[in-house]
Amino acid sequence: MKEYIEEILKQSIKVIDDTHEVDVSMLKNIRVDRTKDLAHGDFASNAAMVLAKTLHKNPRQLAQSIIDNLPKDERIAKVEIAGPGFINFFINKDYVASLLAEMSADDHLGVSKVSRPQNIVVDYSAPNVAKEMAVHHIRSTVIGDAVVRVLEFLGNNVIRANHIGDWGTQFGMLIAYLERKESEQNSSMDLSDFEAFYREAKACYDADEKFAEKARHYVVLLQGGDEYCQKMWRKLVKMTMDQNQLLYRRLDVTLTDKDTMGESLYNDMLPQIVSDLEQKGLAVEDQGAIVVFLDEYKNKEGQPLGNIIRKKDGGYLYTTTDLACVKYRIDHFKADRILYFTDSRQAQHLESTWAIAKLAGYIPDTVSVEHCPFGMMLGKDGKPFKTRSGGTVKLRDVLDEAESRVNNMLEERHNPLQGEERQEVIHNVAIGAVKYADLSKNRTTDYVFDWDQMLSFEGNTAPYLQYAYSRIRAIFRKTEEKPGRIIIATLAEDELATKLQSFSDAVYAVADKAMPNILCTYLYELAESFMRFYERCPILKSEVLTDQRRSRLALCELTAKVLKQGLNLLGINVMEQM
RNA sequence: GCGUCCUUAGCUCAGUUGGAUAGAGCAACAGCCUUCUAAGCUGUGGGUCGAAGGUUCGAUUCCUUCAGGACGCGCCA
Repeated sequence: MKEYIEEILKQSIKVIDDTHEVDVSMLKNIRVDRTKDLAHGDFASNAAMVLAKTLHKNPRQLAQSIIDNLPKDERIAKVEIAGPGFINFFINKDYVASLLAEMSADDHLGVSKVSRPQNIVVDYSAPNVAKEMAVHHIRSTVIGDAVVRVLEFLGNNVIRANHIGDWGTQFGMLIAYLERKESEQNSSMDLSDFEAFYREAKACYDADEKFAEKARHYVVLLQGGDEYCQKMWRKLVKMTMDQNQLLYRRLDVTLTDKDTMGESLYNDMLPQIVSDLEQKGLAVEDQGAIVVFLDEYKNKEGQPLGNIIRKKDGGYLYTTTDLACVKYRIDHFKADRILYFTDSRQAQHLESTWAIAKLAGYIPDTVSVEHCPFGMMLGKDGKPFKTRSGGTVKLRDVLDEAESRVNNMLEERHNPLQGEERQEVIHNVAIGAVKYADLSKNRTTDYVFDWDQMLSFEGNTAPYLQYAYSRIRAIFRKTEEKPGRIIIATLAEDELATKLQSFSDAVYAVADKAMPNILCTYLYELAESFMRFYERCPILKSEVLTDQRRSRLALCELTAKVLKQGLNLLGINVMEQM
């Protein structure tokens, strides 16, 4: 419908513009958008205001001439001029109802698949080996996973890339410490506490010179492919990822073992990258190191920024790894688009790395590489978020707390659900609330972590959306009647119907901008419209006519479908009862 | 010093190719459960959109300057 209105507007403008003063660039500025307020109709265009100056006419008069030249169409009930010169289109309600019927019959709910599916690599989560996932990991993990689901829903081929921190000099120390722990007789070592493991390993390294020497030796052996060190290293990786996998499952995150592509994966490519860049004249030797200088970035002295790709001792750095990584993703996965969900501090590093990759020809112009940044998590005091003892807050602890709060709430309300059903509600509400608290934000700046806010169950939260769904399901449990033809009779029905129509727009916006908060806002507004409709329009009441009852059931049914699908795209479950 | 991102209600945040009266949630206050689930609904109060200029018919949005904050800037990642 939007495209159709754009088309007839252009036709009309062509007729009015007899002196051909309107050029293509002006037509580009003309927009047709869904209105935010029903009083302004369903669609609005700024056409008259854009053209007024060029055509030397008053915008409202111009709007009138444009309207006079529009073709008659029974799908459009009314066209009005409003405010400074907006042209508002009111769509025939019967036509809207027929569109909703089509949407309801479609198992994709009117969201068409992309015409040309892309290979899209999504880099997200990225925990570190031998460290437990902390609450701040939720950002990358949950937002990345929602975008993955949306991109797949639209028919793209998505490659999940969990770029775990599984390489670096710290592994010498960790292997040496693991060896020590394993050799101790009472093998009751609790390696699930990685924080303690890492801390103790570091303590040994700092205090014990023999230990430190061994650790440094193990680094060299590991990088040289020594079998024993490789085995110990793999053990560390597996222990960590086994534990992370439990968390992913608990969080309903779609990452699996096969998506793990850590930093170590690119090791073998690094010498090749360096020599290639040298050959292409991009990298030069500087004080023993191999460096790529970029003119567009400056360092502290105002000189071109040097990106070291090989240290003077022959070691490689994360720029080298990320160069290999982006090249691999394009060569091996034939990526058309690559999304990186990492924190905003990496912005400049990634930008300069990709600048080098473009110069080297690793990233063709046809491939879009995008950084989707977010800020750090702060405490209420505005300082980096830590526990009272100075450690990080474990993600696991946040989820435990969330479930315990939901459980308390169920008890307070004397919720009758028992057994498995009750556990399911506790899980879905708790996980939903935690995920939604993060998904609904759009912040590149730092943001504040607050237990009460993250674990809120009222207002703009996942439980509110889940509750709207459960309310609808309750209605269908109480009637045998089937949904019928939609009749939009009241304002509340009109608002709900209008909101239902723009589901597809919201899904596409998330895919384009990699911002799931757009879908959160949409679903919240949909649920809000539904709640109003629910309060104002009785459905199963005896005084309601059959046609009206069946129409309202149809609106309920479609709302439930959209809520369920929309929440599913966010990685949040719905329940029949809660 | 250079660069990036940011500053919207008491608090936490939406507002993204410039559009109509700047919106939510929480908190505060006043109502609504013998009626489809009150995790809900209705209403009230709360704003110089960091400041000042500029561009525009129109600026929270774009440009400039300034103030404040966070982050980054050669051998960690």
